[in-house]
Amino acid sequence: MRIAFLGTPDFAIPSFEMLIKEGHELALFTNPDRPKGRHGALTPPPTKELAQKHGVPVYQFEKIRRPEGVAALKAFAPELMVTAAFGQILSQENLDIPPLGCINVHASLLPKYRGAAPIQWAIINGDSVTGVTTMLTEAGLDTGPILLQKETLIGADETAGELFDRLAIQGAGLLKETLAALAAGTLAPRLQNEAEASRCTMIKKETGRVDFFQPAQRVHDLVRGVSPWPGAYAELEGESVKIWKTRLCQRPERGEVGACVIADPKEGLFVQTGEGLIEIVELQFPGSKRMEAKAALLGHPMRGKRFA
RNA sequence: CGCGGGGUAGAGCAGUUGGUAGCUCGUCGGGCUCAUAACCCGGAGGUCGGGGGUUCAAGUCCCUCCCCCGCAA
Repeated sequence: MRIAFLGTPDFAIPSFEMLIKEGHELALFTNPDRPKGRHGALTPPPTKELAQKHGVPVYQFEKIRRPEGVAALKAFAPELMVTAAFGQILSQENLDIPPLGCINVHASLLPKYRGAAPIQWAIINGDSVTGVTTMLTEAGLDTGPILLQKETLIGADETAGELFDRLAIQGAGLLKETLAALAAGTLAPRLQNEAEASRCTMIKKETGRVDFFQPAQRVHDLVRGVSPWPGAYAELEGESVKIWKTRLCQRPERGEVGACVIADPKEGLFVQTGEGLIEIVELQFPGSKRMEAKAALLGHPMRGKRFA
């Protein structure tokens, strides 16, 4: 089939790769290269690199809604459009181009978690189940009729990065099933239940700020949910310390909220939260690398210090 | 050349105005103990990121290159 694939980041890779393997006639529409990293080197989106590797034509637009984007899309004349974490909102004019419409792969069980960062928010909110959904794209934000869904359990210590990888692969699998059903004419789109709908906002740097007044479980969920990006952090004596990995524990000791109640290279680092202690397993001081808390304690005495 | 922090023993850090390179943990050996991740004694392990320079003498000062990281984008 002649398919226009619209996707930008890593999440889109397995789906895109699947379409390539299936031998579809593809074109990639994605964001422009962006400055990245410390030196601001212009970096192509992951999907672009994959496209080039397989000789798939690439079109990059800041806004595909604009006339140039619409024109390029029309010129390619796709039968079907597929989006996965595209990061741009499509106009009705865009959506009207392919006769078969547009299918989106979304990393949540819609209508829950419409929007930009469903994976992170599912973990931050402490959910134990999430999944992937394929849907018909409408002009609204993730509001279109649902085609297929697949659930998955969220591990108690799973990070957003880990879940991201799993859902990206499941998304590709679900997309494949969806296309098969489309070909067989067995798709049965069903409208989303607006009463159950929820929207999530984008994750900002500040989302990663740890509030130790929350219960240990909430702190743990936040740390998992923002790992590896943007990463959780807290202030320790004026420095911003990143908190990469935590573990729930049943220690009876108590101290002031945020205080390093136990800080021993052999036992580990335990901080008082609003409810129970939490063990910080991996952290990172500014200018330094990410490391085991037990290792960090060898050169950074933390007993009695307090996170804010 | 956006701002800044850093590369010292296997790991995490310290190293004062240049003057024989230290600490904690680990590791190896020995001891104590019913026993131990505890305690005591002892040992091994470092061309101080690379190159150049100043100096009687450079981890420390100057120049240069490489690599890592935080912030900002």
